[in-house]
Amino acid sequence: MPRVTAAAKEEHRRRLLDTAAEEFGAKGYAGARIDDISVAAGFARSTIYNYFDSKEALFSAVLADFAERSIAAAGQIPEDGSVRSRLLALAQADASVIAERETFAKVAIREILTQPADVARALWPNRAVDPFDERLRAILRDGQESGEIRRDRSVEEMARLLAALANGLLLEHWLPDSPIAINDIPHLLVEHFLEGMGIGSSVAEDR
Amino acid sequence: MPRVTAAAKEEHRRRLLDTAAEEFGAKGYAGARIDDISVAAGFARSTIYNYFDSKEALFSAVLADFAERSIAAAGQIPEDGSVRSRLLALAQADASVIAERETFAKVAIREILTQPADVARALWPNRAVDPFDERLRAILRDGQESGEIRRDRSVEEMARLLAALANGLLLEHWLPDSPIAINDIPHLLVEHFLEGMGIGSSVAEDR
Amino acid sequence: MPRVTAAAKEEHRRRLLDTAAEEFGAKGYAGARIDDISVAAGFARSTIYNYFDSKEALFSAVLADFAERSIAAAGQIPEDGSVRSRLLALAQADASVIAERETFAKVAIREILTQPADVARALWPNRAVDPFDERLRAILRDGQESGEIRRDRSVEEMARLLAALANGLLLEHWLPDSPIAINDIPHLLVEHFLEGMGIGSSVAEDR
Amino acid sequence: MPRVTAAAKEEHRRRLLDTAAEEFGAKGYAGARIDDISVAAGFARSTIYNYFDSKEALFSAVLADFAERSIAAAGQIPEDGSVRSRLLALAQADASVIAERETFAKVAIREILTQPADVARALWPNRAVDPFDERLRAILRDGQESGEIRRDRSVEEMARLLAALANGLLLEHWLPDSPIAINDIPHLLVEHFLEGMGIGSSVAEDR
DNA sequence: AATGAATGAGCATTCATTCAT
DNA sequence: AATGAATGAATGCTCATTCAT
Repeated sequence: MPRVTAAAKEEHRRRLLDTAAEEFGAKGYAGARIDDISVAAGFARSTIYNYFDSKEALFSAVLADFAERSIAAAGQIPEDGSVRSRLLALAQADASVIAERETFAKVAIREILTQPADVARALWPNRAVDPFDERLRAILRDGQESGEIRRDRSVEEMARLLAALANGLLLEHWLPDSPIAINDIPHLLVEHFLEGMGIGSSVAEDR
Repeated sequence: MPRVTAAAKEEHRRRLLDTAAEEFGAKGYAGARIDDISVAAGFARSTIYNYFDSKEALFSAVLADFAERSIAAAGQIPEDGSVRSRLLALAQADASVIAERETFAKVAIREILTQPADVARALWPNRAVDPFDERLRAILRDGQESGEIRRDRSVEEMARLLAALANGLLLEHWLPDSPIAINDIPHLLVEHFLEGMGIGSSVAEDR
Repeated sequence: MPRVTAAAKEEHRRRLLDTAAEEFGAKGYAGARIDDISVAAGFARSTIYNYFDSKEALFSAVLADFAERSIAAAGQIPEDGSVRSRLLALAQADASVIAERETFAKVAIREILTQPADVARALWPNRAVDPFDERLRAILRDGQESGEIRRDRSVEEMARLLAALANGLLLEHWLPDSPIAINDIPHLLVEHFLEGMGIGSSVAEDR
Repeated sequence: MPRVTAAAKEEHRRRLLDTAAEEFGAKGYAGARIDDISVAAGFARSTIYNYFDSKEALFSAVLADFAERSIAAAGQIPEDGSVRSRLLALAQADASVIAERETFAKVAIREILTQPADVARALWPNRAVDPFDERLRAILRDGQESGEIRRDRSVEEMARLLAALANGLLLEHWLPDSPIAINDIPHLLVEHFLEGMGIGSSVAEDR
């Protein structure tokens, strides 16, 4: 009994988590109703409280689930090749995870923006220990050693810039009538990150 | 009666608008209470309804006010100088407008992300006619002519990339404990936009 | 100046009264908005308060105006002829007054039903002094003398019965999809009032 | 759990319905506060929403409950005897149902008068299928066969006349200081319906 | 573990009325 | 007399959460 029950419970949790991701994605944090999530997952109104303490805890759990997928995806990219190709692989892995849960991802960004700093800190993965970020920094470090990446910037700074550009492109993609498809993002991101829009000589001059 | 009252009414509207920007910024759209805004502006609970039809209309009005400031700021930057300096001026103008209403800006982005496409379209300034964007495209066009900017991308595409990077940096800045100050953004933005993080030769090789 | 102004004021009052009758008729007492009435009559929101103290006072005034028309109409019917013809004339006079202000009449009945007894008493014309009722009782009295009307009932009782039947027919007419037109009412009313639906013999038997 | 809870829920619904009938009766539809009803029935403010979707739905439910009582009462009158006695029984059954919920009945009539035709149609029992009306028509039909009732009118027309008179008497009874008691109505109604106030010969003459 | 009835805190909006001009 | 800005009282409804079964 214990094993069966545990498995069933795990399956129930999954179902609730998936349904919650959909509902939060469709209606936003405030708009989603916890009753609806529970019912849509095939349970009674209040059953969800046997799995999650509160609406906020549920949201955090969906967020954590999302982060796990992201980390898992990052873990599978190859560790060799050019910086460009490795960055592209990383970006594509991330994009594919987001594409899978796109509406929720939008809501997640939105909610993190809203929360006061302390809550946000709890929700947002800590950069220092984030495996995804870790992987990115490794690539950049290797690039500096191999000469593919500028050495006049710290790895941390560049990682933040790349993350910023990635999030910015995502935002652009989400604006109404955007011409940017989610699958365009990895390429746009890597290319722009590496090259910029200026022309070599002008850089030298201006500095 | 007419002149005095009209001026007073305008001043009252301003007061309500400013207070609303603060409240929305502090508590988000859903969290802000329209009663509180009215009272905080020095009126009775319901007086605000003499100026704005609904909470949503009030939010739109604050948004429009914000957009106006942004446009006004963009209108004052010089029209000559290097692409780099002109972009920097534009970015600084925008940053200073945002800095003035920073908490509201955060909420504004958040809300636009939330709205369904049709509502968002109504709220978000139309790119094609946005004076700010117009100005940006003019700079890029001049840059292409003078050879400061790559010619293998359309002006529209580059404008979108720059906007994406700007929004992404803003997002980074808003993450808890971010080391990026709002005043760092213009410089980071322009530099990265023009130069990228790669090294010239690697570009040539990879292509 | 005094005469002109007084005439103008009187005209304004009329305009407000007529507009109020329409608005009350269309939306009911609670549903009608005093602002709308004032504006629809061509004035500013609050101007109506220069003519009527409150919404309730306005309603009473419209009611009084209505009663006046009714009384005036009753005053013009001939005082001779058969009971049947005189009753018919009275009923037709009343029906035509009601037809003129039909929606308001409906609302008036409705509101009188709602009010607590003391308010209703103030609104509803006092039977004992109501010229309309007075006229009706005169006809019935004449009928008793001439033998056209039963003598085993008091005039008051019969007047009440006729009024009840009249109001009941009006109600029927106002029910959705009623086949009874307002112009049918006088004839139906008089005929039924005089004759009943039973057959002579059965009356005798049963008593 | 199920059986006990279901019974309890039914009892709670009843309590809310009864309380609502009182409150609506005392204060009218607009005047009654849904919170008060819930609290007066012994629940928290919002509990009533577990039973009825909205104020309007609650009102309709009370109305339906009222109609059910009326139908049930009509179902119990005897099917033989003179027309007079059967009509009297029917009228008394109806009067006793109304007497039980008199204040609500008043409000119900009032509200039906107020509603636009489509809403009223939904609220008001359809004549064609109304068991009460059905019963009335059966009595009249029998009366025409037995010669107790005039044959020169259609059953439908007479049924409407009787209903009109009944409603009119009710209205009279509800006017302030009316001498008509609710228990007088059945007798007045039947007698007047059958006989009219005219005298046989005058009818003959006039025709 | 699942249920669902009960709860209560929370909130935008309406509108008659007042009053200074 | 006319105006219109300001007012404040009043209320239906939502939804996360609890708890007894």
